[in-house]
Order: sequence, then C-alpha cells, then structure tokens
Amino acid sequence: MQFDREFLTGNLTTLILALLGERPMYGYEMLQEAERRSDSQLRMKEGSLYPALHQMERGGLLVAEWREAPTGRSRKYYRLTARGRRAAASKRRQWETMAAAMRTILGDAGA
Amino acid sequence: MQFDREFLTGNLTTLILALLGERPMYGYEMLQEAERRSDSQLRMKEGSLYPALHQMERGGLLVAEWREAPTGRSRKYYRLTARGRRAAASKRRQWETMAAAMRTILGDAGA
DNA sequence: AACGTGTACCTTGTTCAGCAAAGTATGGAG
DNA sequence: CTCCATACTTTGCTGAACAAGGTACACGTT
Repeated sequence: MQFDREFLTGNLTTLILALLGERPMYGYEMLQEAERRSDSQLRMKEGSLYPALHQMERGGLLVAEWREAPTGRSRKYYRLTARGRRAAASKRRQWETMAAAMRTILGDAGA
Repeated sequence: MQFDREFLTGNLTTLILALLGERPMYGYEMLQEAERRSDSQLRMKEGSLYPALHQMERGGLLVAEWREAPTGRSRKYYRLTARGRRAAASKRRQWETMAAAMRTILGDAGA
C-alpha cells in the first residue's frame, strides 16, 4: 500500500539524517536505500532530496566530498558533522515523540 | 519534549478523522482533546483546524450541525459521513504504513 | 456598569517544504 | 550509435499550515 505524499512532508530531513548517521552516502544512493528498505513505500524525489542536501550543507549539518566511483562516475558523498549528529539524534527523538502522540489519538479512536 | 511543527504537517486531516471517528465533536473541543490526550505535545492551531474542517466539509467527508451548549453558547458539531469513515480508515492505514517504513529506516540507522 | 477571561468560531496574508519538469553529463549494454 | 541507468542540478509552482487579527458571547469580579 502506497501512502499519500503528504505523509512524507516534514520527515525528509529526519530521513536523510538517519541514513547518513549510518554511513556516508551519495544522493542517488539515498533514494535507492530508502526505497529498498521500505519495500518501495518510501520514495524520496530527486527534486526534494538534492535541494534539501544543499540546504543542510549550508546549515552546517553535512559536508560533501566528491569521490570517484569504481565505474569512473563521480559521486558526491555526504557525511554528518558533529552538529549533524546532534540534529540526527534530536530529530529521531522528536519523531518518536510525535509518533507516540499520534498513536495515542489513533488508538483511542477505536482501531 | 516538544517537537517541531513540521512533524505535524500532513497529519492534521488524519487526526481530525480519527477524533471524529470516535464521536461528533466541535472544533474547539478537538483542539483540547488532542492536547489533553497527548500530554500537550500535539497542539493543533485554530488557524489550521478551522480551514481544514471547512475544506473537509466541502469535500463531503464531514457534515456540520449547530447545537446549543448547556451554557447557552453555540457550537458547531461535526460528524463523519460514510465517505468520511472510509477516508478515516484509509488515512489510519496509510499512517501506519508510513510509520512502519520510517521505523525501518530509523531503526537500521543504529538507534 | 465596566472589565477581563475563557470559550468558540472565522479569515487574510505569508511562508516554506516538497514536487514536477526539465536540463546536463557519463558509462555500459545491445 | 543508440538507449538506458546512473548521477547531479535548477526553476517555477503548489498547497498546507501558520501567525495574526477579528467577532461575539457567558461569566465572574470589581
């Protein structure tokens, strides 16, 4: 089951921070990883992802580095700064708080 | 812990449908209920709620009815239509799907 | 009577995230 | 030599939520 795009709104930054908290990745890889791990339910769009990465880089959460792939293609790898790691932890906590609150309401309203 | 408003984005309709799925309520009551049940974590704003209710009414998800409160004040009670009940079930399912997908990513990224 | 407070609803203007759509460029498969 | 997947980027738009303000009434206090 595919959900409306509105459900993703507000979670993009959280998602990016979570992925990069694991290991440095490049943009296109994040798109694929998110889709793969969620059984194709969670599809980030390029037009959302790349601007978000740039903004987060400007905000000092990420740093970028161009690396040569084995294939010869160039890839822009992003990794978290110290600030980014703090933000990742914060976003994760916030997401869990929000999810718990939502569940309370949804749960009360006879499943 | 209070979370950024962006985490609410996209969940307002879901929340309204869940509350009304339980019983008819008036707008101001929904604000209080959501806040009370979530330990003040989930605060809908009037400027978001009322326009959303109007839009959902136009969309045929809700019907409104003015009722006199014991105090003498007038309240506008909303209840779900059949269409609204279907939407409520759908939104709930979608939320759970999204939450599961998010949890997968957040979980993988070393807690 | 006048005032403040909590209830209850509504609207206008703004902002900002995410998206659609399009573009650039490269490597490999056929 | 063409097509497809990879990989990054940008411009312009849309739409949800919000801030801020407004209206009005009931009730308690002074």
